[in-house]
Amino acid sequence: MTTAGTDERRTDTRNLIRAVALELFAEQGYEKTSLREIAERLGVTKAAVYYHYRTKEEILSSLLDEHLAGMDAIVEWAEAQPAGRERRQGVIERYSTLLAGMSDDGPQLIRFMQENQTSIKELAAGAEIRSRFERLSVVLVDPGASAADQLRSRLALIALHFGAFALDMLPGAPDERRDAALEVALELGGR
Amino acid sequence: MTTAGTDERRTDTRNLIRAVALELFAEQGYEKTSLREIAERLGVTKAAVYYHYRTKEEILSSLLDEHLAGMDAIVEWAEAQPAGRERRQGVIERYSTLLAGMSDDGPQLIRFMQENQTSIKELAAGAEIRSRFERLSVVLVDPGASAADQLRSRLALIALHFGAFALDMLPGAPDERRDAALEVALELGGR
DNA sequence: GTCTATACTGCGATAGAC
DNA sequence: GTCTATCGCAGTATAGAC
Repeated sequence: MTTAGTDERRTDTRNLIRAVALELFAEQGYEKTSLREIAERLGVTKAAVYYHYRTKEEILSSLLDEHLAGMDAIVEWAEAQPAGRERRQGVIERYSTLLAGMSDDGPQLIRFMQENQTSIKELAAGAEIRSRFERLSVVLVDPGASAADQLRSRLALIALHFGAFALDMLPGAPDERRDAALEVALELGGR
Repeated sequence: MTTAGTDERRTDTRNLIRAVALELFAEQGYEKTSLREIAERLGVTKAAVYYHYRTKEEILSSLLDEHLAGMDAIVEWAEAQPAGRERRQGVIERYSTLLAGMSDDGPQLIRFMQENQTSIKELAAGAEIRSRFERLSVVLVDPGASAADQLRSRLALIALHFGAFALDMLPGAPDERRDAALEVALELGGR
């Protein structure tokens, strides 16, 4: 649960910062994007940004937090199921649905996570996200699975990510790509 | 072929810089790694590093160049073959062999490329690498292939990368992982 | 509560001494 | 071949205007 919601503020600078930051982070990466660049796009100073978010990392955390909650729900469901094919299929289908239901900037966020793993890795919020992926991966691998099967499971999640953000690389409308990605992911991890 | 080789220099600082830089780039990312950090590990100053490489980007370029030549050979071979299953299999097998035959730091370089795509994207050497991947992907997709098949082809290359660098994530000895990755890649792109 | 002005440290990079 | 000195810009931080 975030501090936003029914929160009534006099300006929407806080949300504008999030939107601009996500766009720039996805385009040019986290480290390469400066607070001055974000501030200039909004016509304010660096310090104004610093008022709403105490650090640059906190901006990114607030973006990642949205996705965290969705992943938590899937991990919790999965860990209450018995291991096996049905659980693997359920995880893949639920994760596909989560990606499909994200906000308009969802694809940008997923692309950012996929392409900036090293930047994210050392951040607190990044560690949270990574632990969810780790648990999703564990739940997608039955005990004693081969190296090939473990690889297939991890690729299944990556396939879903590609379907969510690879607008230019793959043909078809967004939901066609999503269906294709789900098909490939199930074939990798749902057998 | 690089400018090194028979090049006899009074110190091996140049090669030491490459080794330390790759290690730090792979661990903490390109942007987060400072020239001062590299210099301090070697007991010299920042400016001494600047004597050997005119920019930070040039250090990274010199690392990526090794892999570029290997990819060029595969792309050239592929573009001289008729499209079809055999060509796809040949590309996957050759790329697997290329990854297996890289130097000791090969895994670090592949991991770096896989996890720092955004950092690399805007660099000159990064654009070169990306164009090779683009051509490899084209050659792995027969005309009129579905979105699912295009996705499978891209995942095949990613599978090989995982097998090359995912030391902690997957079980088994290095060549077992490589064989498992090749198996999955062929099943994705070689049907 | 929202923002500007200002300053501090460390970054990549350059010029020039030795 | 390596150094010192310096530059402009980065993220961070505080004081205070409104």
